[in-house]
Amino acid sequence: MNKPAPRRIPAAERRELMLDAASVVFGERGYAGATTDAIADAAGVSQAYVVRTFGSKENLFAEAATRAIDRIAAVFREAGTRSPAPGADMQSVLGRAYVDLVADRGILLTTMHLFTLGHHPRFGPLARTGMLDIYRVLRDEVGLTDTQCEEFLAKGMLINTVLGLGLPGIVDDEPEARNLMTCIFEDDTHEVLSLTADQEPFTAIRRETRRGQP
Amino acid sequence: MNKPAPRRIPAAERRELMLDAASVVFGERGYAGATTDAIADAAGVSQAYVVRTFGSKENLFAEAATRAIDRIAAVFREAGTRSPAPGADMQSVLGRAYVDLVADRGILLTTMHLFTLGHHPRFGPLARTGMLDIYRVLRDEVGLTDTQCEEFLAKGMLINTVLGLGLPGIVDDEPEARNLMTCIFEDDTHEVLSLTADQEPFTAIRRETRRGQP
DNA sequence: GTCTATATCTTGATAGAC
DNA sequence: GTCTATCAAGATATAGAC
Repeated sequence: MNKPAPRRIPAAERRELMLDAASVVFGERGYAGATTDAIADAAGVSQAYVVRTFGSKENLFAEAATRAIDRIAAVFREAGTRSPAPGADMQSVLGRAYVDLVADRGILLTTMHLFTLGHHPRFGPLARTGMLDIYRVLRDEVGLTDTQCEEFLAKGMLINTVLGLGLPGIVDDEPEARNLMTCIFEDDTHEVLSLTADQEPFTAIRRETRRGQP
Repeated sequence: MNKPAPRRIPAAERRELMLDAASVVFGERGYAGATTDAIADAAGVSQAYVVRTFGSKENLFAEAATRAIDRIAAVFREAGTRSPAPGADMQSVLGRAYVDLVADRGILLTTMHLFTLGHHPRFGPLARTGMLDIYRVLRDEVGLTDTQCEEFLAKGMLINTVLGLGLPGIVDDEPEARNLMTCIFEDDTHEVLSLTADQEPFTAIRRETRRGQP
């Protein structure tokens, strides 16, 4: 009935927990919309401890966003080396990789939010180099042509967008939504829908005075 | 040195001015990141008057976002009817239309921010129906195939993203950025770059006590 | 290491003057 | 119609106990 099992967790691991929570919450609400309180809640620690650990909300977002970009770049890089045949059906190999990324929605959505922050003095540069990093991985390491890069990036942005929209959540009510999803994901539609099945229509906005049950 | 010319403007027109300002500011900072104060500043009115006019920041965003979606749908619809030959090069006709939309960046960026609000109780539904509306216009009124819709929407999301990133602002410093821009906009690159030339690296975050010069 | 206060600042919204 | 002044709530960050 009290603290839900205060088991001893090494600080490093708890730090990771907080980063994971940050990824989810920032992915849902964006940088400005997210609160350190909601992140703390999701990580099961106090709000003060989140801030204390990362120094500031700004630092926390920078770290979460950097991690997200790095993760995406790594997944593409690895997918690129996995298939021996360069060119040919490389697009679909990368497509698979992208679908896998959907499993951790936070990564994709945090990145998309980062990409909307071009105006920000600190995150703007981070966002631009992040996009260019991914572009370079696709072109120089995976070996896509410029046109292929553009098409792949475009599709990626559309996927991020429909995830942010929560389109998977309404396929049962809106036939058009299912239609569009199918058109985007084709054979992977079913898998993507099950990967995002946990997505509630929207996470209820918390309104407790602060911390825990009222 | 005082009020910068308090010329008499009809309230209806001033309301439009506020909506335009809202489009720009929401486009730059998103719903949560924008303040009614910044919008008021951009419109040249008092913060209280903005809230008074629209009832709440939430209402203001709903109206600005709805306007943006309607505008985009209208532009596509009109572009679709302009060219007599259906199919064929319809894609490039729409491409032109999209480039024209870039001229009013606020429309595109506010829409993109709307699309990140899937979790929001009020804006989530608005965002989803907005996307589906545009999809239906492309498919049912313009006559694109499902595949063409998907490609066009994807490219649109990529364009929105690079605009939000502020990629046009760094083409002179980062060759890769110019490369990517060229790859996306091809023949229209030059035009797009001049349309976005006014885009400062980022709008300085205002830090006055409140209102006007300190 | 991690939590419980709490100081401080930002910001949306309201009241009331002009 | 539009502004000035102000309130109340929310949120980040800090201090200090345990």
